Amino acid sequence: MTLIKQTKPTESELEILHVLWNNESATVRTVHEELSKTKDSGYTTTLKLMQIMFEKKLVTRDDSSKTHIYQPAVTREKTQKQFLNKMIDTLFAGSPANLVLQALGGHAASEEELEKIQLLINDLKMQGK
Amino acid sequence: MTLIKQTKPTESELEILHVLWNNESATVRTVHEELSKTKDSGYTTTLKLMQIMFEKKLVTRDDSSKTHIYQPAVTREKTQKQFLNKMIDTLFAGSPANLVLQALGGHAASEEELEKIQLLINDLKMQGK
DNA sequence: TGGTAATTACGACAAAAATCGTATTTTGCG
DNA sequence: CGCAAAATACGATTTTTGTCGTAATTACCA
Repeated sequence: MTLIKQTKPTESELEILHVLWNNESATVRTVHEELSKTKDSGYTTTLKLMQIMFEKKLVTRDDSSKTHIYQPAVTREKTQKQFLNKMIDTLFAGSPANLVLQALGGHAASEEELEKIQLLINDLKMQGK
Repeated sequence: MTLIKQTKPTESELEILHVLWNNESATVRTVHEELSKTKDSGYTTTLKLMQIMFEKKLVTRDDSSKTHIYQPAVTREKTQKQFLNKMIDTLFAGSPANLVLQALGGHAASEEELEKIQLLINDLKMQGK
């Protein structure tokens, strides 16, 4: 089995992936429109970035018609893991629980979400026995 | 009240801060020795990075003697928040609980740590009432 | 005191990431 | 068909980050 190390997306690439994940798939125009809400760079910049991402295999695209349609080629989950790992290493002294505490402490979470977490923790404690 | 936007440390800067946080303070030599365990770049590279970090006010230093002694100028907690916020935004669809679930799911946590989290969650649920 | 080992200062360069201008292509429609 | 609008392709440039060589400085001690 040969596994290919997934290249870590850059900051901007992450923003683009974010849009793609939320929409399943999208055109450059759609992505750019979305990004424009929070940053101001030109259309061709977004285009170029997405082309580079295609070369890096971070996205796939359907170019059968003039307007290409892009899809994420990496899952949100895989990417999340990738970044969490790095963060836990260099920022949370290797302790995932530290990260969790900080995340819960600093941000509001709904009742339901808290319950979900509790359930997971119970599961984990069971396994540990 | 004028607050100055703290610049976000780069990857390499984070590694250096990591060492400083773990040691309270450290010389360039110490930091470099530590980094050498996992990467191989020259001594002057580490030096230069730390000098730049000084200009950016990410670290302070005592240069009263020949060998400068560096200290972190940003706290681990602030920096953690900074990165968590960005991650939650672009990677976890705005849901901190998502991040928590992913973090707990993917990584082992000790029994005690799990309990700490449970306690925190109970607190949070209380506050929500 | 003078030499040397360790350190900092500084500038230049390389690599990676982001930005954009312009040319080319495609497609639909009058 | 032929033109205009919208999209892609592509190259060049800028900015940011990381790297290092070399010169200048400092402090110690033989």
